[in-house]
Amino acid sequence: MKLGQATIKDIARELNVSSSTVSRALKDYPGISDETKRKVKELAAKLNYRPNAIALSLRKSRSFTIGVIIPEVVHFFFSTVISGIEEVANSRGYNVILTQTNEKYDRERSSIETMLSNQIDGFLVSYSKETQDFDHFSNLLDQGYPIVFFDRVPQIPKAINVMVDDYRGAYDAVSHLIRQGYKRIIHLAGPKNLAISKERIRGYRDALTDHGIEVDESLIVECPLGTDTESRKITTEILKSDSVRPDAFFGNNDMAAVGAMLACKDAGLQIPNDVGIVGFSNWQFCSMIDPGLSSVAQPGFQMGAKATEILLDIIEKKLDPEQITESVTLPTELLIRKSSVRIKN
Amino acid sequence: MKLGQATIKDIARELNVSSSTVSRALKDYPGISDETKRKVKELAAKLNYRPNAIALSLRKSRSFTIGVIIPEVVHFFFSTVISGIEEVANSRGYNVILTQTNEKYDRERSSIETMLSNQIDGFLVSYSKETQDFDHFSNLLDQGYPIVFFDRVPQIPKAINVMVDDYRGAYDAVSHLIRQGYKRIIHLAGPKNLAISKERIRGYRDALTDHGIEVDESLIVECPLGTDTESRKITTEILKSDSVRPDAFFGNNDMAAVGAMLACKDAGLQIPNDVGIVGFSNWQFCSMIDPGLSSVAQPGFQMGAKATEILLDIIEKKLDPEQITESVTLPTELLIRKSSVRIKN
DNA sequence: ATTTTAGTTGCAATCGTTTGCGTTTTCGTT
DNA sequence: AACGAAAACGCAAACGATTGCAACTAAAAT
Repeated sequence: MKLGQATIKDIARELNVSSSTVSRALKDYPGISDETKRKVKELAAKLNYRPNAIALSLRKSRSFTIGVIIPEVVHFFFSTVISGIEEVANSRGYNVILTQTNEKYDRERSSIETMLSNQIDGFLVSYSKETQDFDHFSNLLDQGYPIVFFDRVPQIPKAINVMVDDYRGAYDAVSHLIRQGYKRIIHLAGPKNLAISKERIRGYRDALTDHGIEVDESLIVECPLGTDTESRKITTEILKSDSVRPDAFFGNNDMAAVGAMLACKDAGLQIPNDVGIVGFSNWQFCSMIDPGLSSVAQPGFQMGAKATEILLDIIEKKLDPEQITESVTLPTELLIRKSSVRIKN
Repeated sequence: MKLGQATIKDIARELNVSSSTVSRALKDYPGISDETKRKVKELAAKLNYRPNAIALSLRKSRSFTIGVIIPEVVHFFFSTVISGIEEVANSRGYNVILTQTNEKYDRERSSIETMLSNQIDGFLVSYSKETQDFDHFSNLLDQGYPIVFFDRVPQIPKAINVMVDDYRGAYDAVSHLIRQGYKRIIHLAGPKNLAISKERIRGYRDALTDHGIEVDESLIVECPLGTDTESRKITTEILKSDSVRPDAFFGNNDMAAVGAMLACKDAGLQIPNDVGIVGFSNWQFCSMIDPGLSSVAQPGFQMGAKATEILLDIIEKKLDPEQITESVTLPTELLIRKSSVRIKN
């Protein structure tokens, strides 16, 4: 079995020195003769010595591990964020322990508990759709635990937030649609308790008014699930109703946009000539579907990387959390594909 | 700061009892008076006591943490596997520490090192494309560390492998194409050092011969990257060449299949009437594109869940690794969509 | 009154590593 | 030969929890 992992004591015994000496020799501390250092290192290599990180954590009350709490892993955007987190954490010598909440408030809380038990050095959090109050996070902050929120960020004191410019992204997308001549633009919106949904709605509104179009509240339709199936159904309903037909859809996410696209095709409408569509997130499939789906790209990898950098800087006291007063906002980029560009004739 | 996390000692001091008593009281050990238990538990609750998992790990030489080594997180299939791993690990009280290798052999090795340092209880591994020799895994197995491989599995002694029935999946897909009347079927194959690629090629071959079609080696085209861009380019080349035009594509993965689809559309070919296409993995976008992409569904979630169950059973000695002699193979399912069903007229 | 016995609790070692401080050894100097 | 200083190393406590064993108390049995 996996017994026999050599420890400092083993080396010490074999060499007839104390553990202290071995420890210091391995770390090249002053006050140890070169001869001893050589012998210790040699034996360590021979025995394939590996420091016990657990013992170290206990001693130092630091685990060199950060905890990531995320709604779901199976989600293109979040997976890119994780990738960014992983890269930075790894390169700076930290481990990443991951839990997904599946959008459940209870799991969010219990994840925090187990992570605390595991003496996590800090948290990286994107909260669940179910979460309505943020006391569990506020408590952590009050106790001095470093937390950096990303994407889905709470409005609570002392929180450090990394997000993308949802407002600008939405604003750009809708402005683009207007410039293409679309006038009756539906917004397939996200759950209204998420700040990101609100920001995108705000961007939608402002783009319309800034271009002299009055906002028709009935054109803002909530798609709480954000799946293609849901929005396909909703869109089909809309197209069937006897009100004036919309001529464009701006989705809170790409899935919603695709659902709308499919519903429009079902209804025999031509995209982009009859209906223009823009999504949000720029999932991989945007470039794979026909017509290509215009979308607002969110820099997921950078977001994960940035959030992790800030977190680790705080943990390592290179950064004082008090000094960070405003959120970090990463730019979005509107990628224009065929779904929203009217073909001239 | 985050000082002041209460320990057993704190409770002991406050109550004028020993740490042993507190420890036992909290765990409802016999030999502690009800009175003491009550007082201890009360104070523990009041102080918001949380056992220090690190200290426990050190004592027990067990961390209740499993390490997951995966090529990349940003990959639909792998993310579903992670999700399955997370679910099972979580429900059984284990943490998951995650690293991605980005398909690099070196990172695979260093990941193993840090995980060993962190005293993880077992490994869940899908190895990288770069990995050619498996000594680093064999060594671990020899030392008695529990490892369960999934999806990309090595052919080494004592390895426990969980995989999907790649052979059957490919066989079914190609048989389906043949039954639809497609005759000249190209296989956009994966890297040949991966067993999964080989199995899919074998399925492709057998399906052809079983249906009386001779295998034309030139129709097996390797797409090492497995991206849509790559296969689009390769497919375009094929269609341009002056050999007989193929009438179907079977992709080693969905990206490759989509690339072929786009190339065919570029070339003005009708899908499915001129060309049939089937992919592998059943990524989310398969149902979102037009025409819907037929694909072989791999049960990623189940794979992650199953692999984790086996690993934890071994860790908890409910299962003897010696007894597992053959790989666990999960069934695939061919999902037929429009891309491979010829429209009758 | 003495011994049992059951019921409670404490001592101390342990897991592997680090580190302040004290001790020993070595060597140069006078 | 004797002293001092520098160099090299060891002791022991600490991190937080667990646990075999011993110890203590009080009530019951003899």
